[in-house]
Amino acid sequence: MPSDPSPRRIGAVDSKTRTQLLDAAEVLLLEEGYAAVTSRRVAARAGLKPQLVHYYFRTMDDLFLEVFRRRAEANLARVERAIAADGSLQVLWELNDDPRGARFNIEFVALANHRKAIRAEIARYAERFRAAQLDAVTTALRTLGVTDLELPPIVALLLLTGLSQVMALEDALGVSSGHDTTRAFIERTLGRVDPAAGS
Amino acid sequence: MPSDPSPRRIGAVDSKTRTQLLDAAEVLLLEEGYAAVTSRRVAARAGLKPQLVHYYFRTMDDLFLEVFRRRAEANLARVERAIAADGSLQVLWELNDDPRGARFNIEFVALANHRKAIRAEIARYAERFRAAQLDAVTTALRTLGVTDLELPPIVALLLLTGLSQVMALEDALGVSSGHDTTRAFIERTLGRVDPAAGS
DNA sequence: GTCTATACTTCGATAGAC
DNA sequence: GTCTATCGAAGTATAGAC
Repeated sequence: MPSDPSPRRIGAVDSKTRTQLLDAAEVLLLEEGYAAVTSRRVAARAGLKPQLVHYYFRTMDDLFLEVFRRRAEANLARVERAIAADGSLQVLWELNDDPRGARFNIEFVALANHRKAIRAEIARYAERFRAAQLDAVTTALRTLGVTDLELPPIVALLLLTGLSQVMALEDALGVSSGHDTTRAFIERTLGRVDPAAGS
Repeated sequence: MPSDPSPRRIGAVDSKTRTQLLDAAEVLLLEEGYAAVTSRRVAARAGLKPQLVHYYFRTMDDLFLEVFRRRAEANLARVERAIAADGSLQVLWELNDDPRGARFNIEFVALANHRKAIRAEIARYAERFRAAQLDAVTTALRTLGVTDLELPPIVALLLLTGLSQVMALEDALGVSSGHDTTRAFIERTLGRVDPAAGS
């Protein structure tokens, strides 16, 4: 008894048009920020009529949610796969130091500030990401003989995440002095500390 | 010979109305994100007519720029004053670990993604903040006998900045597990490493 | 199942009255 | 120097034609 609060019809999820709209929205989001993702501009980018956006997605929030889920799910799978293959700190660093992913995060966090429906969904994924990575960090540190007192895994993970985020954020602004030095230092340090590192 | 490309008249900078509009815009920005900062909503919040926004600020970009400059200038002064009084790592950490400042940053970085005029201004201030803090970190580390090879100042600063940013960002999402542990660890570590720390 | 015609709201911005 | 009347463009969303 779904009591039908909205009798509106909606397009099929496997529609080609729908995918084109999602792709266009994602490109727009990354290139110009979430404020550029309007029904008219998304449609224009996909070479379609604006009304189609509302045929395939009831509201703009639904569209954002779908764009987010699609990419978040893919990223999560990528992270879990990479960790399963090699859960070293280097791999974690490389996974986080991805400018595209960081840009994506920034847009959605900003978006979450004034779209409650979206905030909840992002928080859910954030927890899943955190859990997957925390396991890996915990294991990696334990293997290296680093105790919780010396460096708690959560602290290591937040340092790692924060560092890559802040650099991606600054890159977007055109401020990148010291980034090379920092990346070199991190890679050097992880290489020294982690026996799994190559020469 | 200013050749007058825009003959439009503009309100006095010391007008009380203008300040009210700036205040309203800042509150709105912090509470609901930059997308909520429209001429109509800013005016409503200030209890004024929407057209006044365009009387005191030629474009919405001009308004954003003024909101940003006002706060950035104040923050910069605050940071410089604090550092001059006590340039310890603890003080730097406390300055950065300010949720309000972090929220402000996030909004403006997101805004900068699709407003070029704003991006340049933010980049300028980012550099000034960085320079002021880097000096302090450099001195602090040198005093502690930490060499550049062990931990380059820029790396220490980016770690510090990144960590506080990422926690503020997560707080905004409602994700804060591990934050207490992390803050405690940082404060403990800085306290141990820095002779200026109290008991 | 797919798309279009159209309604209604809010936006930034200007011209001109006081 | 201050504020208001008003415009045209762009926004989301729905009802209904194919």
